[in-house]
Amino acid sequence: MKAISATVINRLPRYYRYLGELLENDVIRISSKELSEKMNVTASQIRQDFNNFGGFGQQGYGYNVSYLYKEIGKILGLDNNYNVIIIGAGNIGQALANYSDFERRGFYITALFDVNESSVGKKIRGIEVLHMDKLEEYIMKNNVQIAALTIPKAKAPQVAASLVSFGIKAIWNFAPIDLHLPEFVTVQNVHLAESLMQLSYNLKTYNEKKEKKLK
Amino acid sequence: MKAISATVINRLPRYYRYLGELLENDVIRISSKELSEKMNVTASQIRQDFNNFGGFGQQGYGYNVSYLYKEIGKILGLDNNYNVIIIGAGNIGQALANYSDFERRGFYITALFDVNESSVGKKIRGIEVLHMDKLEEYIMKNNVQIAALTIPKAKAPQVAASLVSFGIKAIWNFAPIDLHLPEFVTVQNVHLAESLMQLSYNLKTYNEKKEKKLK
DNA sequence: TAGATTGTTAATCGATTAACAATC
DNA sequence: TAGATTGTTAATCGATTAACAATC
Repeated sequence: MKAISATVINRLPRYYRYLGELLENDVIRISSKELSEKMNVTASQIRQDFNNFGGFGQQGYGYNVSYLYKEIGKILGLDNNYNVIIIGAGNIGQALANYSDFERRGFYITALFDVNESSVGKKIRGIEVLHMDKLEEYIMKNNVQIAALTIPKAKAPQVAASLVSFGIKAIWNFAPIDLHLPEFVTVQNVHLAESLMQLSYNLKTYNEKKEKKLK
Repeated sequence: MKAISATVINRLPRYYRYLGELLENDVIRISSKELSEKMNVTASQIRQDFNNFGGFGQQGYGYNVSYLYKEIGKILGLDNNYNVIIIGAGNIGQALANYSDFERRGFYITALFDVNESSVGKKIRGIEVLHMDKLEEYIMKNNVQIAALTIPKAKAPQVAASLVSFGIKAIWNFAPIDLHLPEFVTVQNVHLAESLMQLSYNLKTYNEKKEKKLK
């Protein structure tokens, strides 16, 4: 099986979200055309995307919403449960810990870690903040594969390397830096400042367009 | 001037970040080749990207780091200051309010809004939480163009529509839903759950590859 | 069977990379 | 001037869209 391109993968969670909503509204079946109108993409793209993984539909009928939803869930690995730890019990770390919705998708946040003595021992939504000293032992004992990294960028490379050496396989990186890790480690970046800059560009570009028209 | 493609814009903040780091390290000039090695992209792409906005370099010399940094900043609109409000003083809203780094880029968070009486009146890093009743008046009086939306998805569409009617031009949307707003409104989504699913896919795909090898 | 809609091939479009003339 | 490196054109690659035969 040849690798699926990242552009396709990036679209899957959005399909999953729309299908979940259809399911909540008791929609049984949907055609690529109907879905394309809801999602504002082409029907052709939808069919191409799904056919990367084999056909999920039926000619003349369309797609069974419940079946398609589950299949995409499987592709994304949402039929598994994962233990997730959060490195850095600062604002973002705590916000993530408080967000209980991830559990619905199989991501269980089981602990936070921090070097700051004053936050160690605290509990966030029942999840304990442990000292970084305990990191290695905890990862080993609890079969943790995923770590969210919410620490300042200066410390991120070194801590990321430690995580990998302790057995972490995927890092959800919130630090504004590119991590250089072995190729078998998955890194998913969330760069909020960069997202805000993109917003800024679009805002500025629209404002300029408007000014031109006024002249 | 023809519109610049979104793929190019999405790369600009990353260039900006690398150039900022070079600047901190007192690097005066850099060639597309050197930068390409640092950033792990092709030199050709770097030159193509920059030339969308006119030439910033000089044959035989390369690019002046400080000049290029400032120019990209201008393109991204970082030479302006913006007032930003946060709608929803929950975990993510508070985390954003606490993140003082946005100010360095010209984004000043000046207020949070919430319907929850118990959080109204609180201060986060000195920034007051106001009641949603005050929203319209506040936006009008304080020339607010950008709002971060950190409320549950059920309320997001209606609140977003209000924001636009009060004069907001750009929404930084953290709610897991697609907002349907007039085309002159910029929407920048941060869908954390979808980011985590992409991570999950990559983790799963690597694990499967490994299993195959073992057999 | 007739109608609908997929799965899939072919055509188009856009983005990336390569190549090199221009020029500092 | 010689060497370096950009700016830019041309070639390639990949992603999207269109079209339609297969089939439920």
